[in-house]
Amino acid sequence: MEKNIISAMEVAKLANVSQSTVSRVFTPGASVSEKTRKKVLQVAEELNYQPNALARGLITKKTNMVGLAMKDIQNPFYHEVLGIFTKKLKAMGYSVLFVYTENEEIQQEEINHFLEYNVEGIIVTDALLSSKIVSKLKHNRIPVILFNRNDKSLQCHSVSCDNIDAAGSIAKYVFEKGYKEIVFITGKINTSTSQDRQKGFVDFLISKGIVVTILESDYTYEKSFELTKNLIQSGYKPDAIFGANDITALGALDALKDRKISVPDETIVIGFDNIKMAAWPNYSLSTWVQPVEEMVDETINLLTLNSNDDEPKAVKVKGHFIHRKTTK
Amino acid sequence: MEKNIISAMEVAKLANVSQSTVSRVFTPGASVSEKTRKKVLQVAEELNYQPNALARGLITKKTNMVGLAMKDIQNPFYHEVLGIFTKKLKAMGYSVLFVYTENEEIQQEEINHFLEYNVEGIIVTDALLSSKIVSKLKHNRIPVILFNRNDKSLQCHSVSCDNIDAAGSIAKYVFEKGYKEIVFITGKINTSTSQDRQKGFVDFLISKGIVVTILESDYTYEKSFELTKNLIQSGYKPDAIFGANDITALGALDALKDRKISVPDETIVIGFDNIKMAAWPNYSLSTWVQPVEEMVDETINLLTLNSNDDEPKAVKVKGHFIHRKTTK
DNA sequence: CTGAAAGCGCTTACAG
DNA sequence: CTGAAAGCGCTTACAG
Repeated sequence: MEKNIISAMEVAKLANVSQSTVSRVFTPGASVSEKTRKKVLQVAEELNYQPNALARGLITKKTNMVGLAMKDIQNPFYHEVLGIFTKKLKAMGYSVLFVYTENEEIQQEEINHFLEYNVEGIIVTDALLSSKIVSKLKHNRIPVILFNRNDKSLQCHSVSCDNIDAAGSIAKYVFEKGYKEIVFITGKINTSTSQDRQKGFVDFLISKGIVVTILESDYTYEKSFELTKNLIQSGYKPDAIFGANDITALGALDALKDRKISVPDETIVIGFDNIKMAAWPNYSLSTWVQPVEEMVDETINLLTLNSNDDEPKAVKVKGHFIHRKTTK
Repeated sequence: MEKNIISAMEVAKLANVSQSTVSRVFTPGASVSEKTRKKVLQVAEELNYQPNALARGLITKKTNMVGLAMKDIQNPFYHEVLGIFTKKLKAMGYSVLFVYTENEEIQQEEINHFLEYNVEGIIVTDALLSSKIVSKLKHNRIPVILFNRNDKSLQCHSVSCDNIDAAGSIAKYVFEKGYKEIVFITGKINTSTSQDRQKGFVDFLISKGIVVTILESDYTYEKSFELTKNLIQSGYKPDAIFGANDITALGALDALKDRKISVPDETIVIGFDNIKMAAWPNYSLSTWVQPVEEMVDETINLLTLNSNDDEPKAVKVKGHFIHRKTTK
């Protein structure tokens, strides 16, 4: 099934102009007389002509493509992120080359993929990068931004919530309410998000003389449900549970319900992300709102910065706590 | 910030071969001596060389890109779909050009986008296409597959669950259990999924003399929650509720809980899709399993079919009912 | 097995 | 404002 791509040349012939002129009509800012433009546009319309982005990219070295790599497709937070990225990038004229990676570390293979297509930048959410890959990209001068991750050992920009600070605020809230038996449920332990949220939370409480019980989970609902259930069954009765993200907190919340522990009367629960489900009446989860739009804006900003500055920037945004029915 | 793309020519010079030979080394199946291949590969490695997919695509007219357009990014079902598509397409050597569309109808603009990049096929999930666009694509000989949609008026392939049949099975189940007060909550009324599920469900029950109460919703949790709550408050007491998808059913389920109606004892609830959350202990929703993997396989199959056959194929898959705790 | 050459569909100085 | 020409980085007959 061969394609019948129609080229600028064919338009040119029918419009009685040169191919260069056709090209100019489709190049914003190029000088063409109104009369010529009209004629060309009309023929182009008739022929269903469309500039070939590949050829254009080849010559201009601007492909208008951005690579987006994601891993944890289960977390609704990232769906929202994906939606916003796609929307905003499109508005700026970029196409999104999407890669979903199952591996813990973004593979060489996937990056090569991006490189082959000459993407103008790469956004990596929720996946790890090896420093080898980062330096390869640096060498090719294509910017990489870590989204919702923050790895100081890597020489690349990152955008994330100030997780330490946010978790500190939550700890403060919990402390001031007078809770003593406090649990933190981790996410995947090798993620900066989980580590930072744990650190901010625990450090504050330790400074107040409170020891936090840590449940080592993995950002899945199932694991958090299990851990919380086991904890309760072991006889421990928490006053407050802070989950490293909303899915985690939801797992804990359901385990509490399962064990007939009343929320927020007996135990309060707090999450992180403010995914859509957190607002569902059945959950009504109190959580920390990550300002997704702002994070996306910062990321795109960094992507198009085009600075020769070698200093990686770590942009931190704040966000805020939202009180719903799982806290008092 | 200029890129320093290194070309086959540079590799050729350093390896003391022609550029054609370098190209052959990177073309599977081309004949190159083992010795030459090794030398070229070594130099390529040193230089970090990578074939330029744009140039290759330009000459071969094979871009290895597939366009994927989605709309309802809120429904977890589609996240799963996205993940599986990306994974399988990558395994076949395809890249995914992703577009998220907010509009009810996939816009001309988005399709043009795909066309400019010479994608080899377009997959549209959960969005509408105008017949004008379809014929334009047909003219350009690029295949379009509707995923989880089914529009007979459109001249393009589609892959979906046999929704009428599935909903009929569910109706049969509900009927045989002896329920009389039966509710169907629609999805977006202009979608084939909602229409077909309603038809299959209602038609069966009507044939048994049972009139189904229809709640017109829109595939959102919130709306379904609201409608169900209102229904209960109006004094109506359903025996069984079938939601056009899981999110819908979950909204109903939570409304029932909110109204202190015991599930499944007083009212049973059934969904459609089998999203991950349906299996969460707190919900444990009985639902119809869409065989996503199979649907994706069929779609990719259709995409790569390359037939000149003008007859649009409407592939239907079956799926099956899964009994959890919202049914008896 | 290998090289020289044509050509994919574009952009963009360079002239006029 | 417009055209002829060079060139982006590849693939692929065509010779040898």
